[in-house]
Amino acid sequence: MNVRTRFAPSPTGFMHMGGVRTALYAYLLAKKYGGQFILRIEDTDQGRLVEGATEVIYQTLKECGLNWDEGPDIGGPCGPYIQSERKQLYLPYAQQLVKSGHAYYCFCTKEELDERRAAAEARGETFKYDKHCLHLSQEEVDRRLADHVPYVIRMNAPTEGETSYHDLVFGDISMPNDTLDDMVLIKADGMPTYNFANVIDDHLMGITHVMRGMEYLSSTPKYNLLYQAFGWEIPQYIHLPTVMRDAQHKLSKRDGDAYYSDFIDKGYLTEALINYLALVGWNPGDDREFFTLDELVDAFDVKGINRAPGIFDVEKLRWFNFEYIRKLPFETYLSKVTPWFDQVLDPARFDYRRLAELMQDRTEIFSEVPDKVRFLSQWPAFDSALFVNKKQKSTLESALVSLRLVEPILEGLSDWAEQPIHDAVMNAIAESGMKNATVLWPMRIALSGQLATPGGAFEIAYLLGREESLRRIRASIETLS
RNA sequence: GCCUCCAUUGUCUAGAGGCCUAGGACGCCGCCCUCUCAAGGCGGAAACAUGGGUUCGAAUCCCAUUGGGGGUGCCA
Repeated sequence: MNVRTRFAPSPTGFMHMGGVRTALYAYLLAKKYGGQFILRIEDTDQGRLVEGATEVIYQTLKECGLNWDEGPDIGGPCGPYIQSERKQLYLPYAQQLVKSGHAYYCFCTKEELDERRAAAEARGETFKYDKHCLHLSQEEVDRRLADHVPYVIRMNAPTEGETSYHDLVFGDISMPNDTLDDMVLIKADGMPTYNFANVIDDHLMGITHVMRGMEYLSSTPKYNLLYQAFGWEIPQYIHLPTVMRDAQHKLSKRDGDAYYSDFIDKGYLTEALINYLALVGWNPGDDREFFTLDELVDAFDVKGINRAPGIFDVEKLRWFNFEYIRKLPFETYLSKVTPWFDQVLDPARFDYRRLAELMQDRTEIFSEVPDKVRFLSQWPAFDSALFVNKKQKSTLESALVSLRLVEPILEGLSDWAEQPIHDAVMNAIAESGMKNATVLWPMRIALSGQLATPGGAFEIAYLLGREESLRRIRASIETLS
C-alpha cells in the first residue's frame, strides 16, 4: 500500500516544537514505507494569518531535512496546496451534503449564538446547536438564499447512538452521538472550516494516514461521519500525545522556548533537536538513543508511539546537543563557535583554533560560550581566596612564592608556545621541589581570575600571550604581597 | 458541569500474566583520574498513583477512586 501523509500547519506564527515533531513523524512514516510526505497550508482563518509565517514553515522544515514531495512551492498532482487557493472547491461538496440531508443551511448569526452559548454556560450546561435551521421549510431557505441572507452550512449530526473509530495509537475510541455538535462546514465568509477543509483535502490528496495532535481525538468521530456521508474511505488515524512543558502545561510561546527558532537562536543544533524530539513520545523499542534522520526513518514504527503526554526536558536536550557538538568535525565546530567568540573576544588577539579545540568538549549550547571565554579579554576582579586550595596545597603564601617563581620564567621565554611554556615551568617546579599543583593552581587562577577554565595554566598562558600573562601574574603578586 | 483520553524513578522510557529482588538514558550524589571545570572510568540513591477484584501468579487484565491532559468556537 502506498502511504501518503501530510503536515498541515496554519501560518499563524513561528514553528512550535510540537508542530515540528508532528511534521517529523508524518515524514518518517511516509518515508519508512516509500510514500509521499505532503505539505499543505491551512489558511482558512483569515483573521489569524501572520505575514511571513508560511516562509518560516518552509525554512524550518528544510533546515530539519523534512523535505516534502508535494506542496505549495513545488506543486504536485493534487494542487493547489494552500487552502485559500482551493476556496471555491469546498462549497459544492457542502451543497452535496445538504442535498443528501447530511448538512443544512443555517442563518443564525454568530452574535445570537454567542449569547445562547454564554447563557448555557451560565446554567452549567454544554451548549449545543439546537438544529433550529434544520427545520426551516425549503421555501424559507430558498427565499433567504435568494435574499442573500448570510448563512453557514452545518453538518447534521446524529443525536442517538454512538460513533467509534480506531486510532493506531490510542486504540478504539467511541463517543456518544448526543455530544456531537452540528459543526460548521462553510463559514459566513465562504471559507470552509478546518474541520471540513481537512476532510475534503485529505480525501482529495489521497492521504492514507492522518497524523495530528491528540486535541483532535474527540472531534474525529465528526470527521468520520463526513467521510461516511460522502461514501469515502476513512484514513488511518494516528493521534500524537501532547508535548508538555510540565505536567500541567503545554509547551507555550510564553515560556520563550516553544519555538524551533528559540532553540536555534540559543545555539542548539538542528540534528540534536530532531533527535531529541523524536524521542519525546516515541521509542525505537531498544536502548538506542542516537539517530540521524535516515536512521529514524528505518527505526520508526507507529507501535512505538506513546499515549501519555510527554514533558519536553531541556536538560536532556542539552545533553544531546552536547554530544552532537562533540562529534562535529573540528572545522565545522570552529565556524559555528566563531561568532560566539566574536561577541566577547577580539579575533586578532586570540588563537581561535586553539581556543576552539579546548572548547569543543565543553560546549553544551553555543549561547553559553561567551561567558566561558570572556575572561581572556577581561580579567575578572576576583577574591584572593581563590588562590587557596587545600587539595592542591595552595595557600596565599605558597601562591605568592609560586607566582614569583613563575614570573621570571615566563618573562625569559623566547618562544611563546604551549610546549616551551610547559617545559620551562615544569623544570622550574622540579628544581624548586614544590608540588606541581601547588604552583600550577595559583598560576591558572592568576591568569584567569576564575575557578573553572577551558584548559589549564599552560593553555591559558599561551592564549593570553606573554604580555597579558605577565601583567596578570604581576598584578596578582602585588595583591598577594 | 458534560464528553473523552492518559497514569512505571525528578524527566524520557523498556515492560504486552511468571524472564521484574522492574532494565536503559538524562539529571542528581560519591569515588578514581587530574593544575581547575569538563570529558573518561567505577559505583550509588531514585518508580509500578490508591483501593478493590480476576488468576496458582499482576507493573502487565477488569472495576472504582484520585490525579493530569484534551474537547465542549463561523480557531486550527
